[in-house]
Amino acid sequence: MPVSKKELSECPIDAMLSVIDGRWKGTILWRLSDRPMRTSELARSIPGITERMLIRHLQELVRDGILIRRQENVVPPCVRYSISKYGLTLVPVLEVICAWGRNHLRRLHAASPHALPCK
Amino acid sequence: MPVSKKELSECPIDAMLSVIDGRWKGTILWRLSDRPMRTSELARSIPGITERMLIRHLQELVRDGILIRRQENVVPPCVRYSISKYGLTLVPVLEVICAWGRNHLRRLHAASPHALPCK
DNA sequence: GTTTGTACTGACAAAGTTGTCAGTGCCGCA
DNA sequence: TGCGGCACTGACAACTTTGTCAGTACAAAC
Repeated sequence: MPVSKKELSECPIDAMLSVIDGRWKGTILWRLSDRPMRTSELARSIPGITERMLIRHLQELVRDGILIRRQENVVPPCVRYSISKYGLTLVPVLEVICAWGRNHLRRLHAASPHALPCK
Repeated sequence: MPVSKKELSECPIDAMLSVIDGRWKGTILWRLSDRPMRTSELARSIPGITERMLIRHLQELVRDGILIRRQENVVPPCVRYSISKYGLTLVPVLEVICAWGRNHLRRLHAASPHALPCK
């Protein structure tokens, strides 16, 4: 059932990575950083993801306190996910990671040194 | 054969994580940040790691330009690994990750809020 | 002359992660 | 009356990552 590989570890680096880690978590956070979204809306906005995986990742991010799940009790159900206050503290970390990664990609295909959009 | 899960991705975050990601990479980098070390020395200093896994991770880190492998042509072989200049650019990123992770761990077991050593 | 240590590889098993598929209850639309 | 959309679950297959085990060559120590 778990999406992120590492069980509880006392290493802060592992602790951080276990929150970020997961095939789609980066993309989900990036999409939600614009605005809150409904489940199906998110699914449609992330090409290639399946509903199953999306929901598993969302649940983990909620459990880790990064996302907030708000549900209106109507039929059909309407659930909206947004980044929590705590989740916002992740943003500067992701920016540092992203900056290094962008530079690393430039190193890799130094042939086409055009700027790449973050995600 | 690969140790890190993601194949080449254009996402800078994934690109960065693919370098860090791997059960023992954080620990290896942390150990080598003190000083260069020989393969077997590293193996002994990381409880629980197997030689096989250590070597696979080392090879990937070398391939990614993070580590440098220096070999003296003697018998028995003597190989020494050290962090490259490029690898040093990772350090500030790891520090940011570590800081967030430390805070996250405090959140988790808020019961015992003593400072945790990095790694 | 058997053992120990070095740095590594190959074949394979065991975990762990991701993906697929079917099914749930209810409403609105045609 | 049948279909699609919503948010989700369970069972399970496929793939990835990690771990286990044996084996390589050579020299020095015992």
